[in-house]
Amino acid sequence: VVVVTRRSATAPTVKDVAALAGVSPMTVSRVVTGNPSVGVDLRERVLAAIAKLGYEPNRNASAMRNPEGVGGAVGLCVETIDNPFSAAVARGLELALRPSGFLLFTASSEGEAATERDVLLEFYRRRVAALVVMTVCTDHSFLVPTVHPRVPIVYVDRPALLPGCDHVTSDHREGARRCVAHLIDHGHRRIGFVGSNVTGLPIGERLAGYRAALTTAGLSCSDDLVIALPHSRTVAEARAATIAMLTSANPPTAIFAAANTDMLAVGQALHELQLAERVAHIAFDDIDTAELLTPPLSAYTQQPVELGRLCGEAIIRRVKETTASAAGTRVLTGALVARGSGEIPAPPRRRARRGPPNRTTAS
Amino acid sequence: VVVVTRRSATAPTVKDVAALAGVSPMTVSRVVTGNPSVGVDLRERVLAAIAKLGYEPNRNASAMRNPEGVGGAVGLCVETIDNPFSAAVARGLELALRPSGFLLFTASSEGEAATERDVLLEFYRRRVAALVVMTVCTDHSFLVPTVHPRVPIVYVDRPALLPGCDHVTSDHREGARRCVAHLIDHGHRRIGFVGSNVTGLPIGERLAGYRAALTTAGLSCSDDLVIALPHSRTVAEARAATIAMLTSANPPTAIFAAANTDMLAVGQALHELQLAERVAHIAFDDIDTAELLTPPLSAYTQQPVELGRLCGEAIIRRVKETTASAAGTRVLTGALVARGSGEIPAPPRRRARRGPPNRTTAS
DNA sequence: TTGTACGCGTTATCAT
DNA sequence: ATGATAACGCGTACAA
Repeated sequence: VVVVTRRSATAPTVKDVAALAGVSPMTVSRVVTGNPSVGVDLRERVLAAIAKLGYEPNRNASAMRNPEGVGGAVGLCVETIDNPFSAAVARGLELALRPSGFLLFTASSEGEAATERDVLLEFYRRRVAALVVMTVCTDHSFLVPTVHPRVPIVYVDRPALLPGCDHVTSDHREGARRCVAHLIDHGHRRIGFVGSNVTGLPIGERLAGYRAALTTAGLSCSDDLVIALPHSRTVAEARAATIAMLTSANPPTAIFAAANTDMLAVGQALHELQLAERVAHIAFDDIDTAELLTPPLSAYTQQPVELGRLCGEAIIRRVKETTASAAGTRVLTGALVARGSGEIPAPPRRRARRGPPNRTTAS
Repeated sequence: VVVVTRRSATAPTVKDVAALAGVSPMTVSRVVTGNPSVGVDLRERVLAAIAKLGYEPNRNASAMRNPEGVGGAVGLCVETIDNPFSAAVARGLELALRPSGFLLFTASSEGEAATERDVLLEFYRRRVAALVVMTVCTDHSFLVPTVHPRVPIVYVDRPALLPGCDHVTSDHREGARRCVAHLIDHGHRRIGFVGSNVTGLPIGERLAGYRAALTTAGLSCSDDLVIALPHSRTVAEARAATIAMLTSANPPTAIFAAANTDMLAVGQALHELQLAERVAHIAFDDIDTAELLTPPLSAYTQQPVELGRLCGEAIIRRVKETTASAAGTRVLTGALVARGSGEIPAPPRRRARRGPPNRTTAS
């Protein structure tokens, strides 16, 4: 059975309701917004007309006349919404925003600065009440003075590119440092890095933390142990690079993955080479099957939902405040959860200096 | 250094630009919309004023005056946006919608029908061009006639609750049947089900598929092998129930997990009981670490991004069409990917009829 | 080519 | 307690 439903061109308006109820549009508006100064009889007639027509107020129109009222929205721009970390941030944001009636626009920048630019401007054109961005840019001056400071911007898990903006982030550098120090504590001296090459961003801070840990331990940072790919890297690319590193002449005995997708790549590479139980590995950011892996994955866990929630709270504060207050920075400290993969000891030092490296040394 | 930035109360409007450029608002509008009939000199003055003021058009106002023009948005309601499946659908939707300039509202129903209702109505109040919903309701009559048929609704991965609506879904029942038949093919006769108890929804169809497979094979469906939890189940709840089932007097030798979160629960339960290599298990919907698990996870893989993309395409079609066409249903067939966990053979049949079951029989 | 008048749906303001 | 008027920011329709 083929069902064809015709869509009526226009949604009913206050005017339609008013006509049907035999009152003025103003009275309808009062009923809808819950203004008490409406007689019982009229109110009932209006409500009946609303029900009969299936009237729902047009929030866009309301917001136009009364910008501070209902109908607000917030725009969220992340790299890709289907990254578990980003999705969790979106969820936290939604949870914080819902009680206040804000709706959430979400969009992905695909790791492209130009796309992020388009998205943020488009959000602004929709006159969102605030923006939340996990930026892939290093410079947001194109938002000044159009978007900033007209609309509050909250930077999440990345640097705050503009002054006076709220900032909610993980402790990238310190977390990375702790991960790598953890590997060093387990005897490793050749530790690989798999992550992003972006500098100036906290994601880049993870590389800095990696280097800091090595330096502190008196170890050198050889470039051949650092896989720093573009922001738009795919898992397949990172995996290929990791495999190359692991099969090189002088491979690392441990790997630090700077993000959840990088850990996926490292996990696949190790699995493919059957090295998962030999090469220590630890990830920045947890994954939900961490405990089920062999060995169970050690990770520096973030609190992405909480990050999102804090962004939402910052927005509520900004929107409510009458006089601008100082921008706040919240840094959420993660926790190093040792489950096994990060505690694989380094293989005994090779005595012989010559001869090809071989991987059959370990137990 | 504390930076306090004042937000200017009002964004500039065409009027402001017009005043600065010394032209009429209409000329500004023409320049902004790219209307060619504007003199070069005026155009330049206008563009200069736009740049100086940081003007961006207000899409809400545009849309009000010109509903068919730019400024459209689509609302997506899923259970929780941080479910990988839902997030992937959102991504596909976004990819399909972006070229047409639609923005995407996302919201989570939390598995609550009442919340879904609120969300959909709020979307409608924002006058979205279309709705996409992974519904948890069994009845959408509350949308009639207010929302339906005024706004196109696309049902995704769930039943189409309203006539005349587009429908994009996986083959829940057949996929589930194939998973369970696969387990039966490997000798299993006691197969557990972990999933949702909702009836009337395709998610419920997965339970139906499970039953169909058993019936076809001449096996009985004992209730003690079916864990059917409410839609709002947590992973912890499902895990606890699975552990109870696995430690019962007569446990299953194989388990079918009806959704990705259920697989997480089953995986944790099996891992905790050290049964992951003994009890066969297979999931509806893949997870990204499937290959890294021990044993690698067999799954009936969906194409969530593609589902979202098809929803987007359906919307574009609806919005463009002048005369309503018949509603379409697209069913995406999944693929059973055998990686190991689903091919664990059933333990040899016990000869003795008495005595407690023991799990040390298997190799 | 440029400007004027009006309306989109709603509500603040003032009047009755 | 109720209604009339105007305005939010923009664009269509028409006039100049």
